[in-house]
Amino acid sequence: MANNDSHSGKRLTLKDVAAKADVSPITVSRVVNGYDGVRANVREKVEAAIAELGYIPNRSASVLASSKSKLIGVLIPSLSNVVFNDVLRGIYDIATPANYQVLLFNTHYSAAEEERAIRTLLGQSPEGLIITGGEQTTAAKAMLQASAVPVVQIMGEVDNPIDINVGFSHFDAGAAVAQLLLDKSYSKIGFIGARMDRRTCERLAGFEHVLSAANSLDKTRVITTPEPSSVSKGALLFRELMTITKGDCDAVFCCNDDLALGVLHESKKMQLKVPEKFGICGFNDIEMAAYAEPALSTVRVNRYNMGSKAMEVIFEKITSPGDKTTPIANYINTGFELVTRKSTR
Amino acid sequence: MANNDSHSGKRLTLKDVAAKADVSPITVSRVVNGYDGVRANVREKVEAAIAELGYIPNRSASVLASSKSKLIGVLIPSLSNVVFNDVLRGIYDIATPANYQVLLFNTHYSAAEEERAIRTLLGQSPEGLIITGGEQTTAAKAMLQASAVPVVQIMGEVDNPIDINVGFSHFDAGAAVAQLLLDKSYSKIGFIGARMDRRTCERLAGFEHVLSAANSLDKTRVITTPEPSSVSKGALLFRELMTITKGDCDAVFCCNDDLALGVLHESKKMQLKVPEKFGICGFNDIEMAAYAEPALSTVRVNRYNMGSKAMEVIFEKITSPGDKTTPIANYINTGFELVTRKSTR
DNA sequence: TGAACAATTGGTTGCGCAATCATTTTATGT
DNA sequence: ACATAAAATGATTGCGCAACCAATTGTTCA
Repeated sequence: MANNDSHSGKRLTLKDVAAKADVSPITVSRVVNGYDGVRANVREKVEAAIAELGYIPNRSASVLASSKSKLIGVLIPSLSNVVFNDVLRGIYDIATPANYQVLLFNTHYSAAEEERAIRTLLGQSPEGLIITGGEQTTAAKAMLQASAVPVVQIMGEVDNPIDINVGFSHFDAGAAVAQLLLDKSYSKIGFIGARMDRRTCERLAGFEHVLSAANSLDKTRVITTPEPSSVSKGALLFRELMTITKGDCDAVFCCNDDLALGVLHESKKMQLKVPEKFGICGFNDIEMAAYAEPALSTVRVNRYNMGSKAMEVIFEKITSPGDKTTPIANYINTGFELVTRKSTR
Repeated sequence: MANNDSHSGKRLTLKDVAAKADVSPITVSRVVNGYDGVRANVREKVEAAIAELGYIPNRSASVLASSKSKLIGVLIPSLSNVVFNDVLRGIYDIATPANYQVLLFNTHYSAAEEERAIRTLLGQSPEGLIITGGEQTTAAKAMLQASAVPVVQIMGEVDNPIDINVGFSHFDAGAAVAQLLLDKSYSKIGFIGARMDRRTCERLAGFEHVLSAANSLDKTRVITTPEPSSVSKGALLFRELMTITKGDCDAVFCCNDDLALGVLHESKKMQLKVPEKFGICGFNDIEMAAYAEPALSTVRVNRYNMGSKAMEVIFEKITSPGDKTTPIANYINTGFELVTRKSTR
């Protein structure tokens, strides 16, 4: 058991273990780092000493000496948004077994905070970075470029990827929803959006593109707020939509399921028949969507995959840094899928 | 702007900046770390050099030299559980402005994984640790004790806190729910639980304690699974409950709102009148609870507070390490609150 | 104007580890 | 048994920074 507090409070080092095991410090280092070239009896002796002293290697010293950090930096814009839970799970599930650590930063949808986080992160010699979207500041992009660290931009399709892009086209997804609603013979289709980050705007753009082509676009039916989304915000915005359009609206695409659930709730209070008189489509396919009454049509997205894929790509880059024979694709499309349930005809 | 890639790819150091600004490295260090005792003109000169070169300090070297890491380790058992989002937000909201980093580990409800994470974490000289619950292995507890790092155990009430405990009594919360249900004249009250970690078990224990005292406890009405909880699992377990009890059950306490939402959904399919014939109470008060139909009675918990309070306590400990005059309370009760809505009489 | 002091700046050193190369030990084959 | 190769182990050094103390510069007041 650990009893490293006995000697004057000084931190235990390789040297202490080496003295105990009667080998050189570097041999201890080799045991700790799992090198093969250590004879079994020596390794056992060292391991015994480590266990007895309760030695814990100093990562800072290790990183400084080897410039290998086993660290992956992850920047996400929000901790409240459930969407990132799944992404994070995907990241951790790949990173942790490979003995990599994840350093997570919340950028609060701010490019300035993001730049600060990148600067901090780059001071720790990360071996890879996973960042959300492509709206980094010029300075941030320059730092990333200069650092030569593998960078994966996730969630959306990015115009000029810094390095690699894992995500899907929100424009296409928005367009697909618009087409679905048109196909189901809705014609006065509105949009409700909150937060309005880049990806949400792209969803809206794709949506408007299709409606416009079908001559069904009326921008007064587009209700958005920069504030974060929630179920209650969905209800609120829906009331606004109905007021502004005087009820002249027969379907709505909500930029996420929370909002849609709020709309659904509110439409029941208004005694609007869903889906007959009014169609609702959400986005993300959170579990509750399937359990709403009526069950919510929505767009399913591979959130977990986005995270795990991003990590895998980083590992590929790390392991074969200069391998030009099998170049890594710089865009990996994780796709999306329309899920039609009972909230649309 | 940054153009640090020009010189032979070698990492920029304090020395490079010092040369450029024509001062000593240590002065640059002082500027970087925001010490007061640097004359304005010198500071500006140095800052200009930093900006021009795009210098980013090496954190490993800094930590090694100063043994100050500005690092807080956080161990949570699950990334899927939404509960931890709010806790994390609370932690980050306090830590980030203070320039502290958060290193997050997912222990997957495993004490062994937790021990591994603690070992890894302690190798990085964290200035504080936030861990979930009190079920650490003996070795883990010993390491923590020996490390002398402030440790906050969050979420539940812990028997022998390693250091500080921030949370509330799940036993009391479970008891309060049981009492509520009894007060509403339900008498055949069941329990549905998933995952069954320590805190869930305590909720159940409190619940059983009250029912037993009221002579209303029937353990066949307690349905649990070690698997993770979800809405669909709630529906599933509810069907099981109804089968096993042959419908002889008029209320249920679900160990979280997801499960309760599933029960609610299923009870509608069974045409059970809620709350007249059947009462449902959840736990956590997630946003959807208020928007369910009927709105879900549940227990509100200060998740965000648990996180922010934990961080605050750590900062107190860091800033006044030996201050024995104003000792920090070793248990901070964040409380809970019964929220009665329409799913109970 | 010049002490006397305070405020600022600099030099040296070591934090704990792994890379590199040198040395010793062991295995292999004849 | 011996040479040779191969494997295991060790000694030295530097990673980039901040602590510590010394040297310098600036400031204040008589």
